[in-house]
Amino acid sequence: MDYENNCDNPCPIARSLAVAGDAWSILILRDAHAGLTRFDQFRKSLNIAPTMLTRRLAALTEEGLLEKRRYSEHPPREEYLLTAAGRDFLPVLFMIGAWGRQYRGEGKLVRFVDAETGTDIKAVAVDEVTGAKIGTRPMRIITPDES
Amino acid sequence: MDYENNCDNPCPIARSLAVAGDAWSILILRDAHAGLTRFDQFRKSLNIAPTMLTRRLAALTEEGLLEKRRYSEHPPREEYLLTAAGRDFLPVLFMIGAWGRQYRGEGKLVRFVDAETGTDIKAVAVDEVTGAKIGTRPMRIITPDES
DNA sequence: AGTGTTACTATCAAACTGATACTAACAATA
DNA sequence: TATTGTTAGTATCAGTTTGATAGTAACACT
Repeated sequence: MDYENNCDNPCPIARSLAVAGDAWSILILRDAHAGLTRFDQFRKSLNIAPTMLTRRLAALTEEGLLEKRRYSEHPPREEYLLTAAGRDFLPVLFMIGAWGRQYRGEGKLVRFVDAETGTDIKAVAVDEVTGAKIGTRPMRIITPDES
Repeated sequence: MDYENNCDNPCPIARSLAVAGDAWSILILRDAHAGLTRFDQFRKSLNIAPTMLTRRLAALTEEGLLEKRRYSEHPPREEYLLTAAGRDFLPVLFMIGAWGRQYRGEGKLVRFVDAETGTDIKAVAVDEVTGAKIGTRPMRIITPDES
């Protein structure tokens, strides 16, 4: 898709997609949030070819969403941990999941519950300023001027 | 990626990705939310090859996020409009954008402002039940049992 | 008749994906 | 000591997808 030029694309959505705009990357981040850290855990969970997994983990590491940490010297072994940027991807995952639950929710689904209250987490996006749900108020897009 | 089997994947995130898990689809939805409806508008905005655009628009239409409407009989011409499912994808777009603004926000960026208050929209994901921001409280993942 | 517009389709090389087999560096067991 | 197992990959390569370019269909306009 030619992601190189997206680093100076003025759209923040396009910039994010340049970093994690493919399904495997998003599923890896999902699994990382679920607690997986190791190559083989991801491979088995995702049923992904090892070549693909290597490439995606390397890309996410390079982009700063994961970091590689050696957890054993003998034999040398690495694991992948979420960075702050990776952890802050969680709201994206939740909104993607909320859409899927609403529009592709037939049959059995994984649920996410609040550990304390035990209630299902119902993720909604709101504007922190007005408090209104995203999409319920008219908005305007402001494009930065050239140069 | 073998999306066929994702329709019965119990993870709502995986199900969404089966529908719109690639960068082009997400950018098309972004542009549709910005008001674009026609083939050539998308093509010019995205700088996408017409073959790709045809395929993506057909897929999004088939999945029910866009609908094709004839806007001229002579000559026969179609446009693509967001459905309710497509409109409800907006929170996903905003959270993706919020991440990009936070972690890839150098230089000039497009801004989204509330049309009435004129303030920048700052999208955050919260749990509608507890009101807490997603990621600030411990959660538990509940996998449905087999069979 | 010639030019322009819109929404595509046809073709095909290049890039990417993914299945499979294999390797490195050990630990554990027989 | 030899064999088997574990973890984290790499090597290879066929098959699929992508994307650049050119062309088409159905008109309107001049």
